[in-house]
Amino acid sequence: MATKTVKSTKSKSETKVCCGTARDIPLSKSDAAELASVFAALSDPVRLRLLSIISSAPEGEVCACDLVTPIGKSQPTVSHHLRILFEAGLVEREKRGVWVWYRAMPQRLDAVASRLR
Amino acid sequence: MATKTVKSTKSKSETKVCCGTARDIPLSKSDAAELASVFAALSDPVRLRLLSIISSAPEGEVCACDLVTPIGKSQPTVSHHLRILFEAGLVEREKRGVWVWYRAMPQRLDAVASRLR
DNA sequence: AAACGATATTGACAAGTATCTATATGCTGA
DNA sequence: TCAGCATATAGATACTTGTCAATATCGTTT
Repeated sequence: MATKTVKSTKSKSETKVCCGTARDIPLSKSDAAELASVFAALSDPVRLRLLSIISSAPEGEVCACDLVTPIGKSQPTVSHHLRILFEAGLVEREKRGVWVWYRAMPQRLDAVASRLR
Repeated sequence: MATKTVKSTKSKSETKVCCGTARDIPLSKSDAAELASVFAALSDPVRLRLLSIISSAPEGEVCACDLVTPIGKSQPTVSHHLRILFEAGLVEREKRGVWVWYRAMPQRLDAVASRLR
């Protein structure tokens, strides 16, 4: 272990021996990959702003057509970001006629937030 | 607004008029960029596993030399990931002699987690 | 049916990133 | 001072990603 104290040597400020046996990693590879993919979805400013609009909508939902202009990106770009948010489970969508309405999924955000500790 | 009801037209299942005036975005551009950069630091499985090791260390800190082997990546790669965690404010580091010790910064994680709502 | 409009998909390109090998830096002990 | 080790940096490369223009898809309306 990294914290085993040197016994046969005296050195300044209680130096420890380093580079010991491997401890196992709390977070599994697959859990890490899954978590990382959610954070990846959150790692773009445009997507965070989209999420903030959708989450704060008084009616609980926002039409995609109301997102393009304020975000200031092209329609395909906004569509692309919305898809990533959707596939990460951060928003849900419902097609009604020609329009697509987006709703936030707060329980998902809570789940991610709680895993940060 | 996206929710203004059509008056002069009758259509199935209470359709709403769409594509109205822009509402302003709750999350500013600079705030979004800042938040996104933290999530970017969290968006890699290797970094999440490093964080999990560091956060769960019984002594509160871990020597960098104890991270390379369990993670299973080259030493420069681990060093690179640790730097990114450090620059995101997610860990702090202290050089003691030849070794560098890493500690988690839970208040930073809490701050990020609380902004997810 | 045909035209129109909202959204999604495709293809292309520039920029960013994870990884490695090789090398540099810097501390420690002989 | 020199050798040895822990960590960091540099350079290269393959892969991913954000963006846009062009186009496709699919309701709606005339």
